[in-house]
Amino acid sequence: MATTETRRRADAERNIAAILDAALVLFTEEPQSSMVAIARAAGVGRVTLYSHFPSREVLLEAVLDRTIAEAGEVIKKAAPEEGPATEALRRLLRTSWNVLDQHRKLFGLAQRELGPVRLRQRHREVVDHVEGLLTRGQEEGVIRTDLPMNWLVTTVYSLLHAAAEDVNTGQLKAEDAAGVLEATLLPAIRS
Amino acid sequence: MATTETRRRADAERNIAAILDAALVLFTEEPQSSMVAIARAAGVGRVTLYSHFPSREVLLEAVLDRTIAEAGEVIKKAAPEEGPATEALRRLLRTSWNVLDQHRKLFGLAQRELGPVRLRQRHREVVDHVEGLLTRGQEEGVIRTDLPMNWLVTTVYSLLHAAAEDVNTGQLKAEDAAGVLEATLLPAIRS
DNA sequence: CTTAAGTCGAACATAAGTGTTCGAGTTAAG
DNA sequence: CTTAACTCGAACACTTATGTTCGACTTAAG
Repeated sequence: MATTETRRRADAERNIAAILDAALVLFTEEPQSSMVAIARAAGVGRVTLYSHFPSREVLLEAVLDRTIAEAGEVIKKAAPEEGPATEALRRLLRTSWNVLDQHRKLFGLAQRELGPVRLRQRHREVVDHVEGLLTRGQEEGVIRTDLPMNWLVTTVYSLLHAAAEDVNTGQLKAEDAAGVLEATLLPAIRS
Repeated sequence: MATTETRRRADAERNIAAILDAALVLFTEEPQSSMVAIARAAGVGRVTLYSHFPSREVLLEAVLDRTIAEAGEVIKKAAPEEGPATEALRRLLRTSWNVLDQHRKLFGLAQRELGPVRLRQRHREVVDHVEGLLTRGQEEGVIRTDLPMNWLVTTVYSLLHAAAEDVNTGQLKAEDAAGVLEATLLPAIRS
């Protein structure tokens, strides 16, 4: 999976990783970050940045791709298909609130900057896990059915985001986030 | 209150209103809207726009000021200090989710564009109403006390925002918003 | 009807971002 | 050690946004 095309030199590989890391941070905490800022944060020259990612669009897509993949991994590890739905949701929240929030922010940015559609397919793969879990919960009778499924998913993401936001403004300790989130979200969506 | 300084001509007054209206819409639905776009949307020349609001900053502050004032009015009308806290919160949600969301978006924008502090004072006036209401609810024993007050306020705003967002992407009908919001929020924050 | 207030397009200056090219210098890999 | 891959600063072209100035035109107010 790593060596697809022409083999890259090790330092190039390293720089690409550094760029993606920096871009993820900057894009999520300051969406309008410039290419200059990203290059600087990655400890890399502007030209180098452009040589790997010929445009801001491409870079954003790459970051998004990577985050979606990562989110996929993390979600898979939480095994949302196993055990009682409520338990599975708890596991998911506990391990994934961070990644899911990054995913959400990047997707918002991409939608604004790259136009509406584009990566909806990839995005779906992530959201569907949450939606699938909630649907399963409904079938088990533990998740409420009096509201649109759509809204339930929104509620999950929304509170997820709120918790993540409170964490990085220092209003909430990171280790408390999952607990607080759980305590608020579960009563909101269970039947 | 209207005739404070030198008296303005009627057409000027009209244009100022049109500009503020347009700016509110554009700022909330596309934060990075340019002055050109705002002028065009207000049906006004660029020069006229600048003659009333010498800079983007000033315009943003004016819009924010106006929205805060408006939010204040709407909140006051919902009489959050009267009756049982739960009832008062219901009234508040029903009449104010719209304005409160505008307020939230604008404040976020202002914080990003005008630096961190600035209008925190004015902002407080609005948030305090919600916080006061929740505190009263806690005293009455109907609002949970096991989570930070800070977080409860965040939860209210967060779901408010989610509902407003779903409304203007067409995923939720405006007339259903208050009901859905209520049905989700109340279980999340009551004891 | 007179006039002061207001409008507006055109043109300008400035700044910041994007993306490209060039050429010289480094560095990994065989 | 040789070479191809890679890095990087400097300079350039281009675009978009912000504000300003000028002068002619329009309109509300007395």
